[in-house]
Amino acid sequence: MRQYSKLLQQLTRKSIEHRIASLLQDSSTQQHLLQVHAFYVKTCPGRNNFLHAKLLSAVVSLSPPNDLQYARSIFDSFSMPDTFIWNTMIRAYLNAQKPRESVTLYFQIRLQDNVLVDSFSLSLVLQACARLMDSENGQKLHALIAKLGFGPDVFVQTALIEMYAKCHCLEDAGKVLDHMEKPDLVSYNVLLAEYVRIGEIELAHELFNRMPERDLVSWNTIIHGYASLSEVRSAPKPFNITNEQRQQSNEALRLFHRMQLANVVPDKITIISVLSACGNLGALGMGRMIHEYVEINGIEIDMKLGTSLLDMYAKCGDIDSSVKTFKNVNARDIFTWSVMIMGLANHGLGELALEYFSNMIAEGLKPNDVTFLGVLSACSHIGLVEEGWKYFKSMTSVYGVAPKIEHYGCMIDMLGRAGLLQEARELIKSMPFAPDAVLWRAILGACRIHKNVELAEEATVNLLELEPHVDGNYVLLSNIFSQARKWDNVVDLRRMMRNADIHKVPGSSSIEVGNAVYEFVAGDKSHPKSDKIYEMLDEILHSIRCNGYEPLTTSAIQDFAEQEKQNALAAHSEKLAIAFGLLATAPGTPIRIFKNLRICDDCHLAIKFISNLYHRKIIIRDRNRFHHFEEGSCSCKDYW
DNA sequence: ATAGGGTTAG
Repeated sequence: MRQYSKLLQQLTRKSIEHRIASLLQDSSTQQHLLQVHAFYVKTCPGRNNFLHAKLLSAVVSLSPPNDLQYARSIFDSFSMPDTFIWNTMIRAYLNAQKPRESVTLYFQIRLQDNVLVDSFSLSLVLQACARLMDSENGQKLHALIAKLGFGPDVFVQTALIEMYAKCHCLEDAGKVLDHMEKPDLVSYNVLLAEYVRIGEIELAHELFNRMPERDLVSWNTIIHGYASLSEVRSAPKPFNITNEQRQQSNEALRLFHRMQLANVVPDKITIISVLSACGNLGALGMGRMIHEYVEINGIEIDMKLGTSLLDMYAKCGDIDSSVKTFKNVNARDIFTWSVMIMGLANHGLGELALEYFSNMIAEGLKPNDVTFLGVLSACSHIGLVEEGWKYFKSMTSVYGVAPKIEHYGCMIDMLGRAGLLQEARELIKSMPFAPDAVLWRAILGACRIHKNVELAEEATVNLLELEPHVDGNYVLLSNIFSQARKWDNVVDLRRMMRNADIHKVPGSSSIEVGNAVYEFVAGDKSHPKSDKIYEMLDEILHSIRCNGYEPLTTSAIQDFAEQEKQNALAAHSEKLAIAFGLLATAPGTPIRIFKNLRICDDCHLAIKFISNLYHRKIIIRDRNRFHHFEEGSCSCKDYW
């Protein structure tokens, strides 16, 4: 009888434990979990490390990010945690972005008498050291690993590679990989990803080429490396992309091609990187093909893919498709909205951008600093000064977003272009940042439009002090002087440039026809059909003159005779690209041009006439924004 | 258990 009762007791306990285990498995909210925890404490007074560990895992996985207090209290209630339990807690801290705690906990294991670290503990603590860039502890661990005999463990070795790479000990990272007996593909991929992350794209490519094999992750990593405008070496600036960055985006597309030749099937992540390369290059044709690929292969357009698609369309000048994609995407977060707002702003659709902003707020999303860059540049592009001030002030007072110098940049541009130069100057004085070159350039640009010599002088001095080697600054100044017919100053500037060995980056315009991109610089004669293009250009210029176009020779920077100035203007790269576009595309097709510098006044005027006379939409992305020319007018309403 | 993805002033 007594035995029976004991058995019954045991059975009851087993069944309760079983019940708790399954309740833990099913817990999907913290609320629910708390109830199970209470039930567990009440019904299972005895110690059961297995069940207790399950509870800890459940609590960890349901903990809010960065808050591990509850998990920690459970961890602390173990009387004798085993290695697995220690590791669980170390991993929890790592995932909660608290690597410091992971390291502390690891060293506590080492103080325990009855617990040994295993390969899990070691790779976890190495990852923590990596995030902390703690190469000192990392190196000590490396020595200990050898001593404890974990040398051949692939996971530990891979963690060592990551640790060294993140600590910028690239040689050591490479050495670990080279000395591995049987290096895992993952070990290569880790090093590859780290090279990419720190902007060592050449090292990454070299490693990629000599890897014994490459999987989808390897391809995605290297393609991402080339597609993303490296944040390490220069700030991301899709609209005034450097030549080097353009070559890198082209390389991303080449690698994408190679990947398909290697029979590796691209996934969502590949597509996102490739779309970003398309956006950088303005390669609309390629971007559309990728979109088709997504549709044909039934790849789900999730939030991130949707965001990158609509970003691609906006950056390639097809704002209608961008908005369409935005409306079709199944979920939108602050990225999706910010990208859309920025896209609309860049296309001069400021009112719509502001409408989107208020819809976003109505949906309960919290704007961030990037969102406000979109909102403020929307205001500055269309000259909405009062609105701009309102949004700028609301950043701190309503949304708790601290304005950065970029936001002041938008404001100063907005005020300057609206002619409120004094107000712009006051804002520079009152802001909590030292003004950068961008701000002075914005002021200088405004001085050019509004002919304010006094402020121009101050801006010039400051600009040349901050950026004495940037060719564009001299060009801008030279434009201002020639507009004012101060030829002596123009000559001085040219001498300064010569002495400092500064060369003007030539303006270039590119156009996509068929599957190829054609690039023109001013006076370009390199195209095989160059004769035909110039013939077309002559015809165009003649026709628009008959319709009232007068060359705006103030756009010519040099002190030439009138006729020479006109000739120089006539062969501007955007005009050549348009002449080619009119020849090479069917009547009625929109012409899309990408220019590396800002469009000049004369070209802007000429293109208005061309769009009218030839009944073509002409869309130009310059280094600042889009211009949509149609039936004789431009979407910027000549405000740029 | 280790690896890869979307925004950024002028």
